[in-house]
Amino acid sequence: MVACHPLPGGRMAGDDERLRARLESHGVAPTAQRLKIAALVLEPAQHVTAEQVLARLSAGGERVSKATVYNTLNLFAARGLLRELCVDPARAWFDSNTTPHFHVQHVDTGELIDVASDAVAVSGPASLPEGTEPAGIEIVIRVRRKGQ
Amino acid sequence: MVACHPLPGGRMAGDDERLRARLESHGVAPTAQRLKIAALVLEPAQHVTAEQVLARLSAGGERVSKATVYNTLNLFAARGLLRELCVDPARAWFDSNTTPHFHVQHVDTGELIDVASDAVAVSGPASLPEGTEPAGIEIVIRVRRKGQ
DNA sequence: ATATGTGCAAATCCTTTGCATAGAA
DNA sequence: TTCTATGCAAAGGATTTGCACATAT
Repeated sequence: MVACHPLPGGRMAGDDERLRARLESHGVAPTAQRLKIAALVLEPAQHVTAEQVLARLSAGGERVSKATVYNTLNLFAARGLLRELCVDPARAWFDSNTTPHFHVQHVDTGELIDVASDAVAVSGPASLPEGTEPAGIEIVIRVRRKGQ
Repeated sequence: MVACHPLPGGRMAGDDERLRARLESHGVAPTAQRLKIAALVLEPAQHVTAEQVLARLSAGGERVSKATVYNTLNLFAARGLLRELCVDPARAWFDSNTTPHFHVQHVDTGELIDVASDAVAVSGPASLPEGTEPAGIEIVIRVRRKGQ
């Protein structure tokens, strides 16, 4: 059995082991910086930008360089720990919910909300282009405040 | 009746009037630069980036500044003459097909293909967030070359 | 005249890169 | 040692901005 000592930030001692295993299972070497970033973004599931990760790290007294934050988020996305979203022309968003689902976005605030994939029924196009196979689907439902 | 003198580039004399009317009907003052850009991007329906518009203009001997190209594309999008797409984190794409439809994107090449909206059946989420109304939906189906 | 649009260059913002150092196997 | 990751600053690329000049009403 595993002792669960409370740690600053509400994390438990066991979390560290779980995160380490999770990175390794995706072929990501669990360095100190990657674990700090993983602890911030992988749970609970959320939507983050590089800038937000950087800000939260320094708010928590952790010192991780900007380059490493970008490298890490891109690496996590390439290995399936994160999904990179294409919802904002100004910056990249990463989603730590990697299960199939879509998004609702407030056009006024940019805020993103998950939509369960079974809440949206999709029947794909009759045929994909010759010689191609599906690699993913992204659905963004944009909403605005009711009444202009 | 309208005389249709052939003009360089395969455009007809009547096109100019039609474009002018189209801009005005969307509340866009038809300046010389905006008409040149409209002639390039509004018909036939296509997907373009600011850089492409700039390149085609100078290839055609037209001199329009980069700032004006960006201003104009953004203005066209704001007034509904173009739809801005969110498919490429590196740059903005504009689609002059403003009727409801979705896209297939080759992840290898970035190439975009239109999909008729009736080729994809979508039944939205049971409920949108409180106090919001739909403002649009974007669907991107990503494909890759078959076999890796 | 007065509004608006245009052009140029500089500024800004996000992201990546080059390279020297630090760390792990 | 050897390979990989990190940090820093600089570079890169797309887009916007400030402001003077041109244009149209």
